Amino acid sequence: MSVTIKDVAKEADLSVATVSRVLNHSANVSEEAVGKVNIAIAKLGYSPNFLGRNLRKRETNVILVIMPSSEHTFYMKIVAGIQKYAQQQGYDIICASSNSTGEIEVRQMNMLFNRTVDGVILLGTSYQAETLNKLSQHYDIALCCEGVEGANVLTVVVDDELAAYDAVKALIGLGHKKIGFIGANDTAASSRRRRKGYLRAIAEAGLEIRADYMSLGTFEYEHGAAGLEELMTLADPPTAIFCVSDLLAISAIHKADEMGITVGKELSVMGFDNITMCEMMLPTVSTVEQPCSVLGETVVKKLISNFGKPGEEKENGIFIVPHKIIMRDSVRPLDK
Amino acid sequence: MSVTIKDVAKEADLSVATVSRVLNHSANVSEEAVGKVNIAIAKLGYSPNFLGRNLRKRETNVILVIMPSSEHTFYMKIVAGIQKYAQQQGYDIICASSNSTGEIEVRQMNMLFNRTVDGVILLGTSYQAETLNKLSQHYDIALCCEGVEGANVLTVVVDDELAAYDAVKALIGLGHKKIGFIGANDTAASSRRRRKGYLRAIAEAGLEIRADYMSLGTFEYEHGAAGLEELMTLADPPTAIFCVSDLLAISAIHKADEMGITVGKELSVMGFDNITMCEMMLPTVSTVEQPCSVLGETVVKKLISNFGKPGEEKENGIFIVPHKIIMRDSVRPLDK
DNA sequence: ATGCCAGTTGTAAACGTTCACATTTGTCAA
DNA sequence: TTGACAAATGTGAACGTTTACAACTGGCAT
Repeated sequence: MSVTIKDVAKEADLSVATVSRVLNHSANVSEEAVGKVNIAIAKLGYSPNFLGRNLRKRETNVILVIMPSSEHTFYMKIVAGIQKYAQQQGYDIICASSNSTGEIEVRQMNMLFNRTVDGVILLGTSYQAETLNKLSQHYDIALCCEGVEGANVLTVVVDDELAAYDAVKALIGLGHKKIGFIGANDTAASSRRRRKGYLRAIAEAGLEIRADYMSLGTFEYEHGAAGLEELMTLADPPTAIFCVSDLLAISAIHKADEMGITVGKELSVMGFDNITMCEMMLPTVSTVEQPCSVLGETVVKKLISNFGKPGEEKENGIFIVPHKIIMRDSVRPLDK
Repeated sequence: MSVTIKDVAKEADLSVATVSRVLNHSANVSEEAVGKVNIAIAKLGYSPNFLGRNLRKRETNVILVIMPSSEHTFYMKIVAGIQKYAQQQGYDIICASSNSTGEIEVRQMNMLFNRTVDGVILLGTSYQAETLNKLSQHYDIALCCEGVEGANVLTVVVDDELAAYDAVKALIGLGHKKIGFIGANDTAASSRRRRKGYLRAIAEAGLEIRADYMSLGTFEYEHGAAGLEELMTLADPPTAIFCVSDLLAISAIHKADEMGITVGKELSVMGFDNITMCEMMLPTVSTVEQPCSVLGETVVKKLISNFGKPGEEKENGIFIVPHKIIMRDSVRPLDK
């Protein structure tokens, strides 16, 4: 059917070994042979079969990216960063979304065991630290965006605690004294750490820490609206709200509008991630930028450099990339 | 390193052929053998190597999806639909974004020639009909969302002309008589057909067709704002605008806000696609829904069923899936 | 002449599967 | 006892590569 290296060899009147050498740019092959092979390749329209090659080389040049289903637009930006660098290095990306229960995640991980892929990047995971540690002994694994406490696995993240601290401090700097928090519950490591940063900023400014100013739920869109309603129906509602994701912030802004509260005037709302939608919203939403491209590039770069190294030489640390506060229309100074 | 079928055979005290038979659930294998093999597999933690299997079977169970870079959130919904069905059938998806020039597209198509993937789904392409026809003789290719005129290739799309016609007719039904159009130029087949539908609805209602009410540019976000400004600074501006994509509509809504025009009151704006963002915007945006999930499922289903069939038996037609008009806050009846 | 080296090429064995075919075993009828 | 047949299993050749190793060339010093 398809034209193989054998056909090229026959056409060029050389052995398959020589053709292979030309293909792989190995040394010790004559100019003449290179010429003949290239002509034959062009004539036959040959393109090497990856299955044969990879089977022999015991590698596939494919990296699997698994993203949690919840919110695609943010993860896609990271995947884009991964892809850009990976492509350059001759790797391809398979991306899959797991559902929240983690069953699909398990199914996908089979590709690692299969050797269908050389490594995996998890943009959030339902695996425990212990499991990850075990896996990483035999396979190349990396976490991105969402670390797992106690996992000794290559991890690339922003400093969630510090980022949240900076964001809340910025709100305080604008005069806000009553600042609410909408986030997921503490089982999500990133949300927990962001809440920690929120608390530190509040405490440091000498403001009152109020349990009723914190709405802990999930990362789901709906929780943003629910949280906002909860906070804004208090007797003494906040004047600014920090949300652990842009999606929650947008949902909250919607609910506020519905309640007749104008965000960017009567109420300030801040998000986290800097998804594309932030600039498209009315009002545009203030947020903490995660440098998606950098996150993606960094994690894939380090993962690739781990390939083939014996376990003890692999880089397994946590790498922090810088965040950035971005102020837009959804946040305004408090006018007395 | 990894445990192979040979190890399992040794452990189970059987030949590799029998193990393979158990793995593939073939007939003519004793209960006893099945048991022994399963125990051995569990004990060794074996998982069959896909490279070996696929090399032998001359198939990979992987489908490549190529999407134009421009607008991810819409395409991701389609990919999700594809993935859902493909997964069920034991296929995996590789997704790649091409840039607008098409050079990456060419690079990615190599995976077809390589036999790295069994087939390709193009969510928009820069290939000419002729090229596609040639390719489809040797490989399994499908188009989704964006057809190519004259290409005799499996295509799954909504009826763009009719969908646009329906949308504009809905605006007319609400009393609008001055309706603008923001779209890409006619080289994009879908935009061209949508403009045709727009024109038909206008003509059929006996309204005036005005060249200055049509802003033809690109699918890029920026063109929405530019188009809106163009239309709304006319001496006699439209009261409603139909955009060929939600992104253009959102961009237009932004610009309107900036110009002090309230969309959903003074001006009605309608989009196309029904991306998630439509419901998140303020105002929520009216649109024509493309049934992403159905589009994805349909195209991958038909593609898979083409696999292995001789050329003349392959399904190569155009399949239309139904669209739906969704009215939200960005559109209001014209008050006299 | 002989040996040795470097440069180039070919041969054949892997890589981990599947599958056509051959072989073994057991059952039952003649 | 033999033969025929079915069921279960094994053997070995593919699939398309890469690569260790062997083999063949000249050229050049001995």
